[in-house]
Amino acid sequence: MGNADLRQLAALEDVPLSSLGGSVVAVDAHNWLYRYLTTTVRFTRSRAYTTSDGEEVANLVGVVQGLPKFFEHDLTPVFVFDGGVTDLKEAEVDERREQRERYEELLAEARESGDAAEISTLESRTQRLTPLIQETTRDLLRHLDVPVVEAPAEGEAQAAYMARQGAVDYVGSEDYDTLLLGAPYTLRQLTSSGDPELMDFEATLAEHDLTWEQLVDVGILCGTDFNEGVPGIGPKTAVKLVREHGDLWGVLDARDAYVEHADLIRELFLDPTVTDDYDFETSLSPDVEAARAYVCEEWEVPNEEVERGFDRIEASAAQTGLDDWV
DNA sequence: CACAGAAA
DNA sequence: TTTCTGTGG
Repeated sequence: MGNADLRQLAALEDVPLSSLGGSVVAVDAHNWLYRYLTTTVRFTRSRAYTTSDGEEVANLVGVVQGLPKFFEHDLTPVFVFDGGVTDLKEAEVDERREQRERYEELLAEARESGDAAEISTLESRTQRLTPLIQETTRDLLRHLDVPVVEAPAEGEAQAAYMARQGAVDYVGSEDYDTLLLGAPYTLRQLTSSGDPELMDFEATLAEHDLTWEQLVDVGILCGTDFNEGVPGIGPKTAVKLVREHGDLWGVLDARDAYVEHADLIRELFLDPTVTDDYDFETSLSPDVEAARAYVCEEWEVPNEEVERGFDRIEASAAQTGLDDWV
């Protein structure tokens, strides 16, 4: 069960970064940061990202390493941060917090017994976006003049909404949920090297002859962040069944199955809490010196960790100059 | 989440 | 051929 089941249904295509020049990408900040926090930190010494006060600010390194990719290809990122959580999500957050506490207990035990493998697995699972991480990320983005949007609820939903409104050209996220949220075009693998993968919403619907609602129903049958899938139903049979019975209810009746909160989950994807209260400029004037000072002096990150990234940002900023005709 | 191998 | 389960990143 899982969202990755949607991969089998999604209309995907590799696109060269060079073809994306001039476009605007709404990046799901949580998703993007999480990726850096679980890779950047793990393969290096976390000491390098810890201040003398013991605060972990690996996110700053992640931001500095991740942004050049956008700037060098004339892509404008808009970072969308999560707001409050939905009731349904809240239950999940609680569960995750409890689970995290269990992991942290295990982690403490592993450290005592010196089990290195166990320690690293558990560390990856206890990564989380602390308030400090969110705040310092916002501060750094402000120095670099990167637009930030505050979502009322889920950042992904807000990003997808802005894409549907035409305020941005793409949503940037690794998750397949954006498909269920109706994001017209999602760019995946913006964090890794190499060309991104483009996920096309309309093409996906057309390929399987489904409506948006039906695609959401397929997702629910396979399982989403909010529900376990129905046993025995994967992406293939879900599509077949939804087409056969029309919608989720038809399928559930026919299989005598039940999904908790199915109607609410549907709404979360089809009509999520979003806002029109966003506003951003797409021509950026980063203050790289201020950003360097913020990261290296204020947060004591060793210069060599971010020097290369800042140099790249500076170089691409100088090249593009100020596109004040936009 | 991706990928691989087992199970159905 | 599709779904499930485990593992590693």
